[in-house]
Amino acid sequence: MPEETDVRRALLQAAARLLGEEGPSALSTRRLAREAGTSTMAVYTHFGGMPALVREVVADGFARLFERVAAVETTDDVLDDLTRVAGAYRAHALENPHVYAVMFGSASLGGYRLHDDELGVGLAAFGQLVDVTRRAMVAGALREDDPAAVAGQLWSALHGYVMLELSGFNAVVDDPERQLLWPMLGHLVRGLSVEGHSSDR
Amino acid sequence: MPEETDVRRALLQAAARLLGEEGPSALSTRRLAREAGTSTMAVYTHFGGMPALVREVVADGFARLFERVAAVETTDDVLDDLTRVAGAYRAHALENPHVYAVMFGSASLGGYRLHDDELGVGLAAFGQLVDVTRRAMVAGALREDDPAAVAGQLWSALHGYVMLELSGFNAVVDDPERQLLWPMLGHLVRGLSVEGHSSDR
DNA sequence: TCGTCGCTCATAACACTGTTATAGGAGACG
DNA sequence: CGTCTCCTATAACAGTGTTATGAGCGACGA
Repeated sequence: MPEETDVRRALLQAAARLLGEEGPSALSTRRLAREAGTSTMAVYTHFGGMPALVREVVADGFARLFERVAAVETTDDVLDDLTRVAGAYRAHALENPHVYAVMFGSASLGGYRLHDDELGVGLAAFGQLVDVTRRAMVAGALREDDPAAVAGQLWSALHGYVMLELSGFNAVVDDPERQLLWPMLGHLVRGLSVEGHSSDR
Repeated sequence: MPEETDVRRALLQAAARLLGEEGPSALSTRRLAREAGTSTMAVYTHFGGMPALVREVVADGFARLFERVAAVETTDDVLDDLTRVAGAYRAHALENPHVYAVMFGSASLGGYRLHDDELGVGLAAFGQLVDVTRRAMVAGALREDDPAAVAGQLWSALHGYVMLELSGFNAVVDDPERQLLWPMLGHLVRGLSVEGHSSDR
């Protein structure tokens, strides 16, 4: 855990702001140093290089997504909880499209690669979805099954829709949210509900 | 439609090879010119710049994905056709991870943005999935509904799983293919099948 | 109090990137 | 043969990440 100096925070804050406002191409050492009121060397003394700084921004992005989803209040209607969790997840991704894109593999373009640290933070955020899924199972809204597997299926579908929406491919229908996102999750939940009985394939 | 000179093809071929073997960071004008046996100017006379060249590579990536999926032979078991289509789609993505990543928004990192051309090619590939979906509906395997919407739901889920697999996040379970991909598609198909009767939400 | 050590930052340089201007060469056509 | 056009090689410019070098400055002990 790195200590929190002023320059460190200024750099991270500037990086997050630039990435959010102007996209990844605006993330350069000179630009970052200028915005933070220092020189390019600060990036190397505090982070060791540009990739490490981006990794911290990515980790922070996961943490923010974590908080955003955790802020969703839970009720006794677990299925409604699940849709509101999905809504919060999608809203956060659409509000921070560049950060979200960098989180999931896009960063591998700049030569950066997803490290174990961010993978861990991402898995922590995933744990929330596992909890919601498990609660839905004990409440009887979803069939008993491996909560991690079921949560992973929901996550895959949600993440896929969000990625297509960010790429502009949701234009395949007129009203993507009403024709793609919610029906997809609804059908998936129905397939995962107690009405069926077979688990595999 | 640009004419096909030798240098053009050599550049495109080198670009596709470098992107596939060493990733996007290997795509530079000097490197490209050296591999194609010419100078950097060829990139500008034939394409107008690096982004336009990448756009053509992306369009070619969609075309290859199109062919790969189109090569799946159709039987009278439409649901089995659908799983084989999904398998071919996933296999192609895993065999060309960098190209696939650049196709869907990752290219926005380098400053490139998805153009209408590639969006069109991508939508053409999507049309195949719409056809399979429509056939499944007339065969009675899927409930009658808007084929584009249903295909979009299947595509979202499949694309999301593939993206998570490429990012390494499928490690949330032990056997992702057997615990995530196929159960997810199976549950989604079940939710889309005739057994249910409500269409919205 | 004086040195010295360690950490941080500014400057400059190196090799690299995309891009552009310029000049040279090869082929087509009158 | 002249000219015109298209393509390309060279060189330059501004930008990138990174590294080496020194200068400053606070903390520590003699």
